Amino acid sequence: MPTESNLSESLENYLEVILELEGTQKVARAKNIAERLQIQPGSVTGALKNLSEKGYIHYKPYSYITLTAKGRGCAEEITYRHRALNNFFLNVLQIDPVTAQETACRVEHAIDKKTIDRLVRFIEYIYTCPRAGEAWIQAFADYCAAGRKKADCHHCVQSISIPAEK
Amino acid sequence: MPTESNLSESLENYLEVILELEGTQKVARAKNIAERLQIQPGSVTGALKNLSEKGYIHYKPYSYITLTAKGRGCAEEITYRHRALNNFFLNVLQIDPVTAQETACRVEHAIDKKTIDRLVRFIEYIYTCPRAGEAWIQAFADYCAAGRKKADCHHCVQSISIPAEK
DNA sequence: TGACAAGTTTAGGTATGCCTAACTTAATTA
DNA sequence: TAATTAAGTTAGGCATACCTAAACTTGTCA
Repeated sequence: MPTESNLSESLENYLEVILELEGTQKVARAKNIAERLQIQPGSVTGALKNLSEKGYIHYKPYSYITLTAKGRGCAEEITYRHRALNNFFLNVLQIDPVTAQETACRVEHAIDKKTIDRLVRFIEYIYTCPRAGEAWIQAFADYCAAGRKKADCHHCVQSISIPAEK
Repeated sequence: MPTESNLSESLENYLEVILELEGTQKVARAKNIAERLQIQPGSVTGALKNLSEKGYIHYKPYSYITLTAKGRGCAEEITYRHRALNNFFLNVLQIDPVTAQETACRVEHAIDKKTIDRLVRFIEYIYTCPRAGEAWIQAFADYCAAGRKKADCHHCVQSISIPAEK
């Protein structure tokens, strides 16, 4: 319902964690999934059966878990959304790392690919456009910190440098 | 669990709709709430009892529904989040109006006040800073539209005008 | 090889949040 | 005022998603 995968927020989280575990531990095990999601091991089995029936994972009782091609694609999609959001919260809005992560984790299930792609483009644009860039983001931080202190806009605009064409 | 209200996403939506109905129809009625949330009238009663027990609404069976002070505050908070997100999706990212609304409606339950306030500040900053502004947002649209056509950055930077001090 | 420990599954329970269908209340109209 | 009708409630059901506790596999080590 929320986005393009037909998966619930909960099942999307399982896929995301399984992909991560495949990366860090070689294989995903129920115990690790439970730890990562902060739920009890007994709750994992049902979800795994569900994901298996839907064709997202290879699942055999008492064995380790791996993603199918379909599951991998979906998990990468979710991870992509997560990273884009985290990047935006952390580096553009300059939210603290913990909140940025937690918020990305919740929002990633509520936002479709089209919108995420636009957000990615927007971040890219900020870092590419001479009128914006890191200095401009830093100025945003100052703007947030300073209550109403007026900025020296003339000087700021003068300082813009345009990179040579490549 | 998701944000500062202790309400589920579902209950937050009820409050938001009740506030809206109080504005447009003077009072909120179960039927209108059901229509607005696209659920069956029978599903509404339980939620209203729940909100009433938690002190968010005044509720008497077979009568209209009004927000308590607490409920109103909470509903306004949610509406504020919704509007900020819609504004960002629509006017900054330039997502189509329908998607912008729908996405705001889902994301509003997943994002805390601190982060929303930062987003509001950011939008404000974009419209205030001479280096950004509407022209800059328009240039973002062009950047998205044009695959890789290179922009005339020199001309663009030259065109920045700094409003007179007030 | 057999027993143990760790990990996994099963079974039964809770809470949320929706559904439908039958029933009750309130308001309107004849 | 009685009958009709619209609105609202109740009751029972279903799906998701978590919990706990008990039972079951599996691999390892004495």
